Amino acid sequence: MTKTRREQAEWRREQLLDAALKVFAAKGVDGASVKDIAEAAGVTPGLLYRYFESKEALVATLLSERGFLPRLRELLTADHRGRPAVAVLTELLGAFDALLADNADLMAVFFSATQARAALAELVGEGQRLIGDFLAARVAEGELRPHDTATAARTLFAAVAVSRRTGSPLDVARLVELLFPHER
Amino acid sequence: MTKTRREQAEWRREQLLDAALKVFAAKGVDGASVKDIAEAAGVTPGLLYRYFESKEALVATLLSERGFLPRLRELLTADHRGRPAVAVLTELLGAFDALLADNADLMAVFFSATQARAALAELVGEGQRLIGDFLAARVAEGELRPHDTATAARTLFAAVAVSRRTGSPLDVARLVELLFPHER
Amino acid sequence: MTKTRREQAEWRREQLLDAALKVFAAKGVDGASVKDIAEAAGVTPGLLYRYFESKEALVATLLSERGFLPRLRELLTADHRGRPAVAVLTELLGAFDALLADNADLMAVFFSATQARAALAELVGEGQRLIGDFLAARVAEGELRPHDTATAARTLFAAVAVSRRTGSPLDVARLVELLFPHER
Amino acid sequence: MTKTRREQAEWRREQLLDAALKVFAAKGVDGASVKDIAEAAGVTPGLLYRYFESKEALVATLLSERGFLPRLRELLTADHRGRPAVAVLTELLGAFDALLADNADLMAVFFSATQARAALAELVGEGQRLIGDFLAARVAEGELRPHDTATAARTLFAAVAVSRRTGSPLDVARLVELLFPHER
DNA sequence: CATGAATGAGGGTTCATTCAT
DNA sequence: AATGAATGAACCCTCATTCAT
Repeated sequence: MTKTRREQAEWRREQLLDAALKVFAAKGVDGASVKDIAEAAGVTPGLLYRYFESKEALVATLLSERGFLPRLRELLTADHRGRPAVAVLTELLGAFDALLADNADLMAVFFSATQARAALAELVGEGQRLIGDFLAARVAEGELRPHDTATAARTLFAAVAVSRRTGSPLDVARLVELLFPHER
Repeated sequence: MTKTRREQAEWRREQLLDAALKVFAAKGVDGASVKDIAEAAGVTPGLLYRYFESKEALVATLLSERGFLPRLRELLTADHRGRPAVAVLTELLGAFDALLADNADLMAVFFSATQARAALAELVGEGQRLIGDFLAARVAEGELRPHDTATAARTLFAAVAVSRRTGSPLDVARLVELLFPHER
Repeated sequence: MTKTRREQAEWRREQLLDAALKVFAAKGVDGASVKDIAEAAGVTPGLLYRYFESKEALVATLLSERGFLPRLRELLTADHRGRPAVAVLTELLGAFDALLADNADLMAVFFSATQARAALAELVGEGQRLIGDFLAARVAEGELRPHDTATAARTLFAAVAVSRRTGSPLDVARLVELLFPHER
Repeated sequence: MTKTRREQAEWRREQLLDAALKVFAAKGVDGASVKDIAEAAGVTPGLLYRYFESKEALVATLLSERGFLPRLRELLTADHRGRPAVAVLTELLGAFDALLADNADLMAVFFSATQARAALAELVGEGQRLIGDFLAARVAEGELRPHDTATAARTLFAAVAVSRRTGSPLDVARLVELLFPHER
């Protein structure tokens, strides 16, 4: 049941990324030392440099490999036709909320890493665009009342994101009801 | 036109806080060194310690003295009776947006300073509560349609805050129109 | 009853020396900061430099002005003829002991200041020589038994000095009795 | 002939202690900087912290590991029966003198380190007690004339210690002859 | 006479990183 | 694959000292 050399290396790499994510989230990228991360992984700082070129590179890898933009995209571009928009929207925002919850540590790193600002902006922009597209399509089909879909998308996105950041839970159904009252 | 010693000291203190705010916002609290701040202020690092006990104390002073919660409260508790709710709301969110713009650096420090989490939560909570109170009052007077005022407040607040954070400008009038369409 | 300018200056100088002596004795010369001394004197560090050129100079002044070698010399060269040697010796060592007690702080500075080594050696050498001269004179007069007066002087001096340094009190009469038993 | 890692570490540790001992003795504990010590060891300051937690800890280690109290005890408690007390005493004080000479640097550190006062007092007290016990035993056996053995012990100890401290060499045989003249 | 704003050097210490083992 | 000895740069902070006020 021993691992092959290749597997062991892959496993260690992931373990280091896990440790880094946890430590970065807790102390901030600048506040966390390589030694902190190594200790969290039960390993020597030197070993880290066999897997990543630098602390900087470790952060970059974390943001690119562990980014949840792919999953967000997948979520928002699934085929929802045939089901009522309001129901879909509620479900969708709920899933988004859950996604953020699952990636709370990563979000913290996003906010902590100076160089992550661009990635964060990209994430937010893409998210808003995808939600906006969904709303526009439903308006075009006459299922939702005509409205400023771009602003609506931004508002919905923001509401979910901020509630995650500040800790107080958000009732997604109420949010949808607020913007689209009594809509079929 | 020379300054008295008292004035000079006061001025220097503010100058150091200004420099710290700028540098902290740009590099993060942990990423910015005392030397960075001193250089931004055109001063020796040692001088900083005549005005603040430590780097930590500098951050704390920044957050407590430069906090904009007082101005936010002032903004939201002003007497708006006699004017249409939608107009007031638009103006109010616009002012809030401007306030955040004016304090963009401070917001960044809030997000960077780990120990500021509590202050941040307080800020957000208070802001949402004040907006919620305003909405509820107007509903009671029959001027706004009955709705979930708490969720609405959170949504409005979030929309403004996130737009500030991500850089893309927000048309506040459109936001209000979205939630309260065609309301007189 | 106000002091003249001259008197005030003299008074302040002495006060600063007092404070320095106390602080140096407590923290060691290197361990004590100019700020420490100024605070002990209820004064600003800057003021210290109106009275002394540097911290270094302050130490030097302390060692030279407050040195007790003059008093020691006076003590040992007084005219003791006509009184029994053993009585004189006892009284003399007792006075020396008291002198060290009075100057405990200064002794501490001696041991703390690297540059004071020479002064300390001088002090010890002179003290031993003076006691030795006294013993030799009394041996010459047949009042004390012939013995190695130089070694005796060193031994007596050492016994008194070490007892001061280690805190346990010394019965001088017993010490004299030990070296010159039953001598008339 | 290369060292194993274990050996190298042990060797480096001792080397750092050696360097520290020398530098502390020369400049005093407060007067010596970590950089001074590192330079004396031909090493970077940072390395010091792999072997000792702090400068303070380095001093403590020096005092506890390099203390010569054990050797002193061994010296004074050896079995000297069957040999004339005066000869033994002479030899013993000579060995004590040599011990202090070997540990001159450590003595200097003792006097420089404020926190070493307790250790110093212990050292002195123990030394005097051991010598006193030896004298008392010999008096009881009738080999030495009855005398105040406690004071004698203190005097002998002090004479040796002070001569070490002030640099002038002491003829131990003369010292013994002084206190116990012509004794068989 | 006395203050306190300001500096430059240096304090002890941590850190990201390298490399022989 | 993993360690840990070693470095050099940077960290936060204190210090002795100066000088305008």
